[in-house]
Amino acid sequence: VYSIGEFSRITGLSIKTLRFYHDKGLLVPSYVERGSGYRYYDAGNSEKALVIVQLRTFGFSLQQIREILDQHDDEAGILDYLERQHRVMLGRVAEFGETARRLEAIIHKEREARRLMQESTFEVEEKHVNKMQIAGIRMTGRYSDCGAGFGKVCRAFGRWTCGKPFLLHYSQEYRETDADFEACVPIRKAHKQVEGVSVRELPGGRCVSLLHKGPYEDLGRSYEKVFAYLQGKDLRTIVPSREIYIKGPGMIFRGNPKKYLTEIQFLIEE
Amino acid sequence: VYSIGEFSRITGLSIKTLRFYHDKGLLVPSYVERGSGYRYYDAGNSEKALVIVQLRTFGFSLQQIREILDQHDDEAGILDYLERQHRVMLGRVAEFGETARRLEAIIHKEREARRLMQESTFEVEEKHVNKMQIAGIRMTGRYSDCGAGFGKVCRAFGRWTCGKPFLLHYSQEYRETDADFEACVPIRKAHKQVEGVSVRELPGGRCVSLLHKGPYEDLGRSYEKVFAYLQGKDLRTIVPSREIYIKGPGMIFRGNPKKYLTEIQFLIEE
DNA sequence: TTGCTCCTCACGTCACGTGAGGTGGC
DNA sequence: TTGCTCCTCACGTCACGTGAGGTGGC
Repeated sequence: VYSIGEFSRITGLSIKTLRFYHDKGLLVPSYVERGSGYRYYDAGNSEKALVIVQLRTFGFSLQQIREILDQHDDEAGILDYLERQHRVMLGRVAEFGETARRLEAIIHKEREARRLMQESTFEVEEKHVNKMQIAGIRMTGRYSDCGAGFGKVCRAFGRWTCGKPFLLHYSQEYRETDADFEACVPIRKAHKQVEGVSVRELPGGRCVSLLHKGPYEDLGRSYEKVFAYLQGKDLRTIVPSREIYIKGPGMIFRGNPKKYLTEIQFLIEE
Repeated sequence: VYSIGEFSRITGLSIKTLRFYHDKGLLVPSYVERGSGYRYYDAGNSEKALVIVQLRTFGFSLQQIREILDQHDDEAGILDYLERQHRVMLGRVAEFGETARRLEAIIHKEREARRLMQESTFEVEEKHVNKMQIAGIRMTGRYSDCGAGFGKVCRAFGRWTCGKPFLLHYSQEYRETDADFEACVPIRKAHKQVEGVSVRELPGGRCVSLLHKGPYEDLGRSYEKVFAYLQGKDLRTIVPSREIYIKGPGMIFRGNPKKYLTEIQFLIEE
């Protein structure tokens, strides 16, 4: 027989836990001394304790462990318990995995925004953009309605997106209520077709780009800079132009519009 | 402004939860009526509530959420919180995934034991066994010492095992204290070499097999049946013979020795 | 006296949920 | 009176951990 301290070292269960299990009737010491109340455990207790420890590692609650111990003494009898617990574990893996992926997406986005912030000169520059697979929804209306379009695309292709959402501008001039634009998001592969969503390859090429920092209302001034540059170099552009939302209202916070980052891209006719 | 009931429907938080958050100072209604104590919420509350709901989905504690809300208002500021939480989530995924795998292994083993139990006639029969990759530890001593060997193999190849543990008997006769045997386990692939462990392919072939049900002490009687069969058919066997532990003491319970299942296999010279 | 092992009992943790008992206006 | 929405307050959940105050034998 062992004192509670010895038994604690044997089983790896704390003294508090052993007293708690005694209280709950889960693991009753083979002998309790009258007067002192000292608990003494024997070999039978220690076998039961090992089973309890094992069952705990499988995530069973003490209530379930009690049921199992009361009714069964081999693995065959608790197959249904094990199967249920297996499903519980798979559910948790899926849940936390999904949470991890969502966190990763936000972290990745923030890091890239930070990198771009530091690297950018915030001047008009020329660069090359690659072609990419996209999913987009063409709309006519106010620019502020584009949120609905992005919502739709993301609901349909949320799992396959692989970059920042952007807008394609088909109107040559500014239109208040009937602008012609397309809410797009880059996707990994053209897995499927969805009603009302255009899935296709967007061509790459040489482009003029400007990183705009600040609220969307101030975009006009950045467009002015780009147009001045284009005219100065006598470059002809390809419709539609692109507006890439590198950093805007976040998944969590609305954020500070002064810190929003938007890239304006005009592809150039060669 | 909204009453608590309306605000509950807006935010998806229960009335109890809203009262709790008020108590904790996490989400204080914009106005509380004197006398009645009625809580009234406004648009600012609802924005904050949405942030809280989002942060909850990432698994942050209310304490962390309070910290975040007190100190930051955009995603960039909480990058370290997000990264820490990301690691927490990956840790949980790994933990629960591991638990799921351990459960699956037990479930699989039990199912197969059950299947074998139902299918078997418990008579000596001839069949074909396939070759397989194994890891084994050769030992000399008492059969009851084989547990140490299995422990060692499993510690080394635990992740790569793909079947039930078995013993190879090299002694032609029964030896009490100096039996010559090898504790083996089938493995998926010969990934690595470990000191003292033999990793190799075990040949297949025609064999005589008997499923033994009951404690290991009674194995002798089943061996007797097999030897009788072999003599009756005048078959010559190949050393070592095999003893496969289909069902023995489990991962959780010691189980009932009367339900143990052990398969005896003698490969035959053709 | 100090140190050690044991004891009981009350309270804390975490994020709420349950339920009793009451109010105020339709 | 009934029904509805709101309120407070106490207690429960889950699996223990913390800590105070005390005992008994070396």
